[in-house]
Amino acid sequence: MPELPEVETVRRGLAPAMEGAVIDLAQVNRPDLRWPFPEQFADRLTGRRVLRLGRRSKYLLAELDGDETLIVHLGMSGRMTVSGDPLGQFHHDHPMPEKHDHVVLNMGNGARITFNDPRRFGAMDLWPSAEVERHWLIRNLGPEPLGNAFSEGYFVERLKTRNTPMKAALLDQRVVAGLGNIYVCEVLHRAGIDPRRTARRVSDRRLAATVPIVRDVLSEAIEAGGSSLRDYRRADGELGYFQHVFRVYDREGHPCPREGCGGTVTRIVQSGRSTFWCPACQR
DNA sequence: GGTTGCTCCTGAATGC
DNA sequence: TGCATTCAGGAGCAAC
Repeated sequence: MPELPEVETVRRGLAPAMEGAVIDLAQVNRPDLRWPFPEQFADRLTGRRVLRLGRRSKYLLAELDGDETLIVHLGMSGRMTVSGDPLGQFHHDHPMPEKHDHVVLNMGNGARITFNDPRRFGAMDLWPSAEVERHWLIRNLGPEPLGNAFSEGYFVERLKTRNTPMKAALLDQRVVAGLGNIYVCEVLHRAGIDPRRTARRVSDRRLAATVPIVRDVLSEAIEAGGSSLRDYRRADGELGYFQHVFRVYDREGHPCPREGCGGTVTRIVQSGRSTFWCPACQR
């Protein structure tokens, strides 16, 4: 699942092929993803130059000339890959559209950017660049977890009265923007917090201690993505998700990785989603 | 207003 | 073997 580290990894992979390049031809192969594409979508993309490829939470933001920004969300199964030969580093070309290739951007530098999303939970929109922070998908997002606004003081104040399980609180994009199911499980394990515990029943001290853990988990995952990106040239043109080694996620029945714990990773379901955690060391 | 559950979708995994 | 059912999950939204 693309969470913040995966989106950042994709951004770093796409940036060299997109920034400064012109979209010679945009191919839009269906009317919608999760929501309809904007009016005249292909026409409004074609001919635009990508000034900068940024990111807000799990959203990619391709700032175009003409004062519009392409907003992209990968949803659950969305991928954005580079093919073609923009910088002389890719060995294979993939000229034929494959199943679920919904949007293809043919760049003037020879790169082809393909958005493929089997489940179509992804989204794209075009929005005035100066107004992106007010876009309906962006405006309610909480602070960036790797930014200064996500402070210990902010987090404690935000959660100390909330009567919701810690799992749900960390998944709430209004609290902190970018965590998904996988990294919430990893954060709570590292923090030693029972995912079922109500936020307001977690001490201020433990809430505060969670903030640097969020930063660490995400930073390490981005770092791991970067290392897998370096292998990309040998990896047959696939620019997608790195394989991160998770300590608890999807490891039901394995021994708890915490040194000396001796517990067993357990799966429960919270608000319809799997939570992996260790009942022995998460309290 | 806070919280919970429903919903979109397809492919992989499971069940009979 | 093959068909039908279940499940996974991001996040907006309706319904308590």
